[in-house]
Amino acid sequence: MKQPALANSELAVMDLLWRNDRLTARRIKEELYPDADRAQHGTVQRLLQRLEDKGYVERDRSLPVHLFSAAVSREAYGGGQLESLAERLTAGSIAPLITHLVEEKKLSHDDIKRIRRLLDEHRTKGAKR
Amino acid sequence: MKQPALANSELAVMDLLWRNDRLTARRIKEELYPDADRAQHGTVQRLLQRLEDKGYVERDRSLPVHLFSAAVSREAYGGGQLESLAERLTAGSIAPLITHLVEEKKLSHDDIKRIRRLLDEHRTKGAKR
DNA sequence: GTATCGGTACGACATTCTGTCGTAGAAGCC
DNA sequence: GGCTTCTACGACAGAATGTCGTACCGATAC
Repeated sequence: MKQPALANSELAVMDLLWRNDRLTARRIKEELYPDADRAQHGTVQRLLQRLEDKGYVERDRSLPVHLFSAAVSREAYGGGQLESLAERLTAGSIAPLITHLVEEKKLSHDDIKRIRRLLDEHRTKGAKR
Repeated sequence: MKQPALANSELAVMDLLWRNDRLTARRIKEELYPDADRAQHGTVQRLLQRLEDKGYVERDRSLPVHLFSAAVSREAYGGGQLESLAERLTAGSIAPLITHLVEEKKLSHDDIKRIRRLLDEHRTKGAKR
């Protein structure tokens, strides 16, 4: 089950849905196109529909004005994309990708600390082989 | 300086160049389209040219038959993509992406070990804050 | 020198993906 | 009923991808 990558405006919509639990299409339009002298409502509607088709968005149809929410969390999407990147590039292992970032000092000290703590927690909880 | 993402066939070409130091277009064609009853040479030529335009491939023109090599390493490309993913998704930090993979047990034990060792080396070498 | 062969350069095109509207139709409110 | 606000969706332009075909170029063979 492949999760297709999100295009720019799709990502903008998802970002809104990740930061707000549930939104109407109108609210999304207002956030995305604050200076909307023209329609643009159809655009948002279209984006939402396509995101729903791809399984990224859920739609509550119980009211005439639908409520939209993210069906995939930001972390799940990001993790999936990272996984897919590693799969296509480094036989599924992400260590080589991180290696480069560490060597190039592209990782913040804070980020490194977080990852280390993460792995430590993982160890104490007893990972399976 | 943004590195655009590579499309499928572009990635296939790059993969060859990453695994072999320098190749002629012909060799690439043979690897990529072993059952080439038709032309396809133009296709490969086109791909190489576009990759060169994007800065991913270098071309040695000193001989009439050009030699192609990767201008960006697999790790650099992957790291850049990972960076760009984190930038668009999690304010530039990659810890949240990895978190999810760890929790979902999507990371192999081996991969985790490699990352841990990587971070340890980094620490002993004295990272900058 | 001309024909030929293997190569490069590049215009062209079909396909797909993105972002955008426009419009038709349903549902509610006055 | 008439207005307003939605949803549903066909359509379309622009860009990116993958693919050819053809023009041209340098070397080699005769």
